[in-house]
This record gives sequence, C-alpha cells and structure tokens, in this order.
Amino acid sequence: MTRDDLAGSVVVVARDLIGCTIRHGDTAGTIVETEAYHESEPASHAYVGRTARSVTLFGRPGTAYVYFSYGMHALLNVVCEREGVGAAVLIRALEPIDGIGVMRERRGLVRDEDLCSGPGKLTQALGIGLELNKTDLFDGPIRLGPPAGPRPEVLVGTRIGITKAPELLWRFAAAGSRHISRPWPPGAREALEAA
DNA sequence: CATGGGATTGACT
DNA sequence: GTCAATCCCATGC
Repeated sequence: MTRDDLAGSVVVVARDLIGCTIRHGDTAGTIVETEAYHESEPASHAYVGRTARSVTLFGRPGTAYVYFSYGMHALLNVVCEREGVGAAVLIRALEPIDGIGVMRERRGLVRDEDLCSGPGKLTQALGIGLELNKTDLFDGPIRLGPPAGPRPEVLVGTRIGITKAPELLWRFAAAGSRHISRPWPPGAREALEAA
C-alpha cells in the first residue's frame, strides 16, 4: 500500500486497506473493517467544502485525519485520492497484533476482540489522539503498513451510524473476523475478490 | 455570539 | 432494544 495507491478511488482503497496494518508506538493491529467517505456525498465532512476541520481531507494522500466525535472519541481516517479532492477511509476496527497488554490497560478490558472493535475503541487502544491529526502515515508517529499475510476475503455492506447517504455500499470487512465493530447485517453482499 | 447535530460507546431496561 | 455523556464544529441570527 503505497502513497500512490492511496491517491486512487477512495472506495477501492477502503477495500484494499483490509489486511493492512496500523502501528503506533508499541501497539499495532491488522485492519479488519473500513468505510469510505468522499466529498461528493453528504455523510463526508468534506461535503461542505474546505473548513477549518475538513481542510485535512483535501490534503496529501497518506495523511492522518483524526477528528473528535460525540464529545469523547477520536476517530482515525486515512486521507485518499489526489490532493485537492476531499476523501478519506475511516478505520473502524483492528485485530490486535502487538502491545495487547498496553491496549488492555488503556481500555480496561481483557477480551482481545473488544480492544479495537470500533473506531473509537481502536484509537483509545493505540493511544491515538487529536494531536496526531495531519501527521503523515508513512513518515510520522502512526504507520500504515502492508498486509502481513494473504489478503482475506472482503465483505461489502452499508455504512454504520450515519443518516445521510445510508444506501452506499461503502463499508468493508474481513470475512469471518471476530474483531469487527458490529455484526454484519443480514442481506449484506459478499465481495468476490480477495486479490 | 447561540444553537444543535454527530463517521460512538457503554450502561441500562 | 433505548439512552445519556460530552464537546467540537458548522450554521444561522
């Protein structure tokens, strides 16, 4: 997963990020769930154009967009598409790889499948806060890495927790993972490619 | 300057 | 299943 890869279509990138890794300090995990957001649809923060918050989304692909949600959670996104286009992939869940002990301390939990099974949970587990907004994912404190093993089969479904453009099939997850944020809804389609 | 919504989570019925 | 916590940010007056 190179910076050039991230410059492509945000929906394709969201699917291709499944299986890649995120590392911060001694903690790391495999991406098992993502969602795509693009300036052309109203659920995206970039839909309203460039504002103090959304300006990050229009920046260089491979930049981290970290924003504050519901007064208590930092959510991590990977900025995608070419510079000037507002688009990003929300990282919704990880399967823990390294630093599980630290994650348990930060989360106050024991079960591995609860440590990073949500966009707010994984930032807490990895110690990712708003101060990391606009940092570079190839040359910064948070590192995006290539898949460690073979690509998993990828499921496709509709995005979670939004009220606008709910029909888009822009949510992706590793098939069979026990570390995703919410059970896959009945009737969701299954992606054919694993590549 | 005041207001209201939100890409969530955890606790509770 | 429902709901409150909590605060940044976008919008409107």
